[in-house]
Amino acid sequence: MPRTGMEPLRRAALVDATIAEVGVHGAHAVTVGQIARRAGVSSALAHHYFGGKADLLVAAMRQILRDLGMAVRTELRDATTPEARVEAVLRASFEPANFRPEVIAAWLNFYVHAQIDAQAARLLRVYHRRLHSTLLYDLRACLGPHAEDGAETLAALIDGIYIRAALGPGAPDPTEATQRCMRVFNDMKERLHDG
Amino acid sequence: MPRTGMEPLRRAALVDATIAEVGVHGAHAVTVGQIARRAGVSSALAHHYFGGKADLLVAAMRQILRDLGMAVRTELRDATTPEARVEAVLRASFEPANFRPEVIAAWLNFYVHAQIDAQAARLLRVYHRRLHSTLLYDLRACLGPHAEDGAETLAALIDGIYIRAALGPGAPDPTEATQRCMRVFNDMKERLHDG
Amino acid sequence: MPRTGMEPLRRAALVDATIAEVGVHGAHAVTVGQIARRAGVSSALAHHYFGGKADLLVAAMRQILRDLGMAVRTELRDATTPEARVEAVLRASFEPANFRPEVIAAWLNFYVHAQIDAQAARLLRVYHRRLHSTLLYDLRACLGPHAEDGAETLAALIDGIYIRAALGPGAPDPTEATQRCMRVFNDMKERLHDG
Amino acid sequence: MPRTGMEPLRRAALVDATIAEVGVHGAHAVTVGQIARRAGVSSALAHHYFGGKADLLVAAMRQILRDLGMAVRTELRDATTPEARVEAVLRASFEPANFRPEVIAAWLNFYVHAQIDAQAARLLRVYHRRLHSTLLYDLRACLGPHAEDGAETLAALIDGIYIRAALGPGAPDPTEATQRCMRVFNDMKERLHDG
DNA sequence: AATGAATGAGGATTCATTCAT
DNA sequence: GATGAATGAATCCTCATTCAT
Repeated sequence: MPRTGMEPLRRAALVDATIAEVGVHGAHAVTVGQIARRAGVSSALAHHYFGGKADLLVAAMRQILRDLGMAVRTELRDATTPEARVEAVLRASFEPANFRPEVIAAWLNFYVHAQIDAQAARLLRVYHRRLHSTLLYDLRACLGPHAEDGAETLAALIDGIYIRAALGPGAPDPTEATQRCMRVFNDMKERLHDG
Repeated sequence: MPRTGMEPLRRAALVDATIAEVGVHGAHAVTVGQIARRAGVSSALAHHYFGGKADLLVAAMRQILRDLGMAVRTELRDATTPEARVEAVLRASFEPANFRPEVIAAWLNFYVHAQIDAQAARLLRVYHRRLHSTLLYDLRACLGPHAEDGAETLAALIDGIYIRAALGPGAPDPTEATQRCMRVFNDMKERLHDG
Repeated sequence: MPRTGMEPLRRAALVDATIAEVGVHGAHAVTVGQIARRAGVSSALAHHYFGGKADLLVAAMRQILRDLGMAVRTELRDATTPEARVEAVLRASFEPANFRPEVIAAWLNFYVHAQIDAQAARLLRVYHRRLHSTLLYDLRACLGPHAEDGAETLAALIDGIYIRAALGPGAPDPTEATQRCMRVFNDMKERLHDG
Repeated sequence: MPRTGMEPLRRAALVDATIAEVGVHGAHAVTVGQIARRAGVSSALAHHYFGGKADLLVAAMRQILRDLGMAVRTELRDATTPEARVEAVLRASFEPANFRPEVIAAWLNFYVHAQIDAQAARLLRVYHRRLHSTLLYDLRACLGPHAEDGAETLAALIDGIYIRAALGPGAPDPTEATQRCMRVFNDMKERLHDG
């Protein structure tokens, strides 16, 4: 059965399985055995490829963050105005592919995991910084002096919507989430022009 | 040493210790032994009084939610106008006593724990509903048709600020957190009056 | 609450509770707490009076054996012929007061307990010897050379009926049990006279 | 060291060890660690293969009952007349391989265990029924209307001899046990012919 | 490449027992 | 006389991890 060239497939399967199982059981409660079983391999193989449970978790987290980052880049491709770019970032954040219950649940778990695991914390910080600078760049053009506050507020709002989606029973609505953020964004712009 | 009437004291000490230790290690990673040690008792006593780890966690969560609820009620006491009441809720949410790193960390952990533990989930839902209806009542007077959206947005923003505070290294700033929410709230009011 | 002269009552209540709880849970599975609760006292008192769980078990066993012994003596009082005396012993063994499911269950448990506990083993041996000599005395008159074998056989049969009663769902029938033994006894007598 | 195909060997070793240790310490007092140590494996492996202590006990009990059943079938093979078949069953019951102190002790413990564990109770009931129907079939030919009573009596006598063997210090005598039962059986036949 | 076999370490939980009051 | 308070010790069980094949 062991054929050559299986490694990338196994790795991907294990990372996917990790995200799914972490979403269901939580980062700490999940066992390597559960993950491996879902991936259709032995738990020994998971160790063989990733070194240990912690590394598996980090790999899964990195995957989620990478998917999110790619969604942002993709959405940004066709956006020209600052306003459109901000909306692109928001749409990407709530893109159906990422804004699924299981991914959201995993994401929340990794947030918690980052409190303990240094590598996970680093990963998260990097992502936060990148999101922040992306938002800040465009918000400067729209909000001027309020840009910094606006970026923080929008980022917090995104996370807040995520965390609440993690608890709700059904699948969350990407469009509504985006619009909620856009409303806050538009209000900010108004504030600038009026005040 | 064993004197009568120790039970309430021990229970309180254990709940406090649970919050602190969960904040440090996470709900799942923490051991009853760690909690008991911090409370200055044996792990057997923790089981004796609470029945088990799960019950201990729920008791701690209930404590946090109760503290939060009491802070809200206290702040609301002197607030008369709807605007003041909304601000009171926000101030209460970020009150220094609750908005401490360890409590925030515990709170985030309970959020995750609620994905698995039904009782924890129930507790959280109750709190969400109460916060929602409190906000909604006052927002109706300020935002009219936008009240519902406003309540959801503010609640998500609060949670988002909490979760980000959970990751940040230092202690978060309660005043800044309140003001950030108030700015969003004021923007919403403007939207209503201008549009 | 503590009045003087309670000791004998408490002791009796604890012994009764022990028999009942051992019957339900087994000698090893039962906890001192369960016994004490049923007796309406604290587990600390059980230790105070009996020294420990093992002593409590022995006391309960001794009680059962004493009840059995008393039943034998009572039944023997009115028996004159050897045959009547043998029947008296059998009737006593299956006397409704002792041949109750809970007592039987406790008895079986003590049998097992005697494999480990030396004191319990001694108690049982004493009882066995006494029963044997009682039976033997009367059987000599009926069975002559077969008396020894007859005593062993009847004793084993009694135990066998007990153990099977311990498993059966409902309450066993004392009369039927006695008759079953009597039939074997009568057969033995026939064997002597015919052979 | 880990070679493939060890599972059946380990399982057998663990079951044997369980019988032996239960015989020494009792079903409830024995620890998985003791059993595993005797089997030469870690306690974790015992759990891995059997799931838990209860399952291990049931497996051991099933083994004893299976051995007993096989002995009966083997002895029955060469028996032609009803009398010979009855004696075959008795001989099988006291066959040296099964009528060893440790097995007897384990057997008695399982009897007690069956009072608590439903699965163990079922196992025992099945065995009882099988023994009963086997005996009944042959006794009908010998005892006619007394067959039912005879089967019950012999079964109880067997159990009684077992339980007394469990307490006695030395190894019991299989031949004597069989003959004791046979005498009772012969007496019954006499009763039928004479009465 | 992949796994079955095996275990050490650790955690929740239970319980007999002790002690001060 | 009686108990609430408290714990140490022990047990079951889980799981990440290792290793020979």
